Amino acid sequence: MARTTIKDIARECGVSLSTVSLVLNNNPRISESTREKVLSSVRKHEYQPNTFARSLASQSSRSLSVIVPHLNHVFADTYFGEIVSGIYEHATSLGYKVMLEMANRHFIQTHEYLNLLKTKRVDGLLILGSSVHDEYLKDLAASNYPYVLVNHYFPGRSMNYISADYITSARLAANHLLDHGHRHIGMLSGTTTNTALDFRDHFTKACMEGGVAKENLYWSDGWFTEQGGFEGAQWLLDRYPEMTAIMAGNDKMAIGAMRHIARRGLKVPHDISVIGMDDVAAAEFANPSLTTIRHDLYQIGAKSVEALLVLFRKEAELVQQTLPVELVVRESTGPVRTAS
Amino acid sequence: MARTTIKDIARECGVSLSTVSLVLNNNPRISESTREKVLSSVRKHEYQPNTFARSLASQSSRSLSVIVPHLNHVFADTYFGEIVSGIYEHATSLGYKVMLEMANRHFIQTHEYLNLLKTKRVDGLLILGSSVHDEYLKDLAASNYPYVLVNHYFPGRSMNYISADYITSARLAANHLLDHGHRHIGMLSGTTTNTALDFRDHFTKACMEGGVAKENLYWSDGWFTEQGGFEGAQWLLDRYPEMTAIMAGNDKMAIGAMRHIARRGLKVPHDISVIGMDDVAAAEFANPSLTTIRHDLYQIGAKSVEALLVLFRKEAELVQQTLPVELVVRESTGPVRTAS
DNA sequence: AGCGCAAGTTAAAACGCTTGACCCTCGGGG
DNA sequence: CCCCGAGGGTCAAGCGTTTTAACTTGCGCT
Repeated sequence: MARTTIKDIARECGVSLSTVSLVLNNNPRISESTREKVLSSVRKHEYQPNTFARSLASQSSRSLSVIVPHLNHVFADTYFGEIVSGIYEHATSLGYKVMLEMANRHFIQTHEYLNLLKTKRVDGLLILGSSVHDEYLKDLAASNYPYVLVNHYFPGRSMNYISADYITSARLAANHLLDHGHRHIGMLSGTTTNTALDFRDHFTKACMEGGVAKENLYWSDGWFTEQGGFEGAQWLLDRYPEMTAIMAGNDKMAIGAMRHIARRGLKVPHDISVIGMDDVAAAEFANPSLTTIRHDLYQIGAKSVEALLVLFRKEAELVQQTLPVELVVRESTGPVRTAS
Repeated sequence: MARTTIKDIARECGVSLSTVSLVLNNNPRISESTREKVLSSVRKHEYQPNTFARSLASQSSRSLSVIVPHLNHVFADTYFGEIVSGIYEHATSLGYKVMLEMANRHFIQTHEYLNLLKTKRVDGLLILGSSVHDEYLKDLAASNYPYVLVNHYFPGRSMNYISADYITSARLAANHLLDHGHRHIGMLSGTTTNTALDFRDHFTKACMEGGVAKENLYWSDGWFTEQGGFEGAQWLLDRYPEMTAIMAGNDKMAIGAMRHIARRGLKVPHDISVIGMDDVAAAEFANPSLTTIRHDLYQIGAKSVEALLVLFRKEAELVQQTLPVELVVRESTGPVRTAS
């Protein structure tokens, strides 16, 4: 039952503890012959160093924390799921462990996010789904510990981030709808993230440049969920029957909106065009399949890990990167309906 | 920069290290006055014990590992996501940390799953998405370490598990379709899990008891994904045009199947009824909304944590539990089409 | 006065590893 | 022939806790 420790290996090989440890850490001071002897004994016993002892002694854990927002069933959200997948797969391939944390009140009030770093329990933080109200992020920015905001940012503050290009997204979406002749457009989104706010501003701007009157742009605030999209679409359609297109802040909202439109007995895209954002797997299999702006969330996750490594290695003080996006045209958008 | 340790607290309070440690672990041997003194100092310094040191010394980590299968983008799968959410939220509310592991080749070949337990890096394992081919599970069953199979089982082997009731699910689904007059039914599922196999057997049995000829039951094997459902539906419809209903092994397959049916120019449920399983959020927002067998995945996750605790406390040798299911009727199923 | 005992506290040995300082041995240069 | 330095190893002091056995008191008995 007693686990084999570094001591057992040392005894078997007739060397000291230190030697074994040095071999395990690829220290070049050990001769090739000793190294081989130790390694073969390690293999023979399937020896695995004790992580706790290692971390305690070395004051570093070779692991990182993913901070997800405090939402119910948050791991069931494909948006976060895609990003976490990208993070997890990339980080583990680089030998980093991934820990999960949820940014609930306790986590924030006890400064757990700083404690994780101070106690060296993790080497860095990857923060998902932060909102404009997350004041605690200021402490992080000031702290000099490695962290990256994932698919979010704060204009004007110098914080590390990796994000999709929401500004180009806005232009692509707007132009696509304009090209189809839409001049009465609803927007369905939240106001809790800077990305959504940036998106709205640039979408509005692009629409107006394309000849849409400001009063023909309709806005509905809501949760980034199917339910939020459903209710938002209802609200907009009740008020603005002249509306011919809906731009949703993400694919889930778009799918919720389409559901409501179907319920109402209207057809997408014949009566109303719908465009989403992200291009999660569900977009392709929606009925009708969803036109959307593709954000490579998996890639965003992977790049965030990369950014963290840059910070670990002190190759940069600040990492800010915007990733390209792409319009994916499917069935849910089409020419504006003939005036009825 | 130097973190405050137990030593600092001890010095400040004029007591020994042991006393502080005992206070922190709620040992009743310490007097109320000393306890208060220590605790107030702890609060003052926002002292947090070092997890590594604690785990190393106590040989227990108050944490558990979730093992997910080695699939691409696995965290973006709402099936796993729901379960992980249930696990995470329940475990953290009980003071347990949750670690993520992926059952890839390295993980299995190096016996990492056993090492995690041997080195006490985690106290128990929660295994998701295991398949009939996962031979390594035998080692676990033999090992006497705490683990629970989540929503899977091996008939005949005495392994711990928590699972939805796939047998009742099968009867509910079959009877629902039979009630609507369906007598030519396709099944879309995988063959890699015992739950799916059990489901198939009992679905078949129920259908035959309901008067469906065996040769009018069609089977298509495939991945548990939208794409798998899409292709499976195509395969079935190409071969069996007389088919009027499709039972899918999960909601994602059902949604993929509906997508294919729409592509083919057919209507759900007018031409083909479709029923899914799980009742993930997407089921309600599909077009048409999906009739399905509800498995409370979140609850399954939470119960699995509960089961692990029972094993920790040695209150039972073996934990096997089957959770109730429910038919949720929505729009995707209806009476059989009139013969054409 | 002496004893036993309970309650409260502490000393010290782990836990398994890392790491900087130190030590030995040899070969070569002065 | 001695000294020096490089290469290869080892020593031992941590890292920050837990935990067991042992040590004080003070008190009530006899």
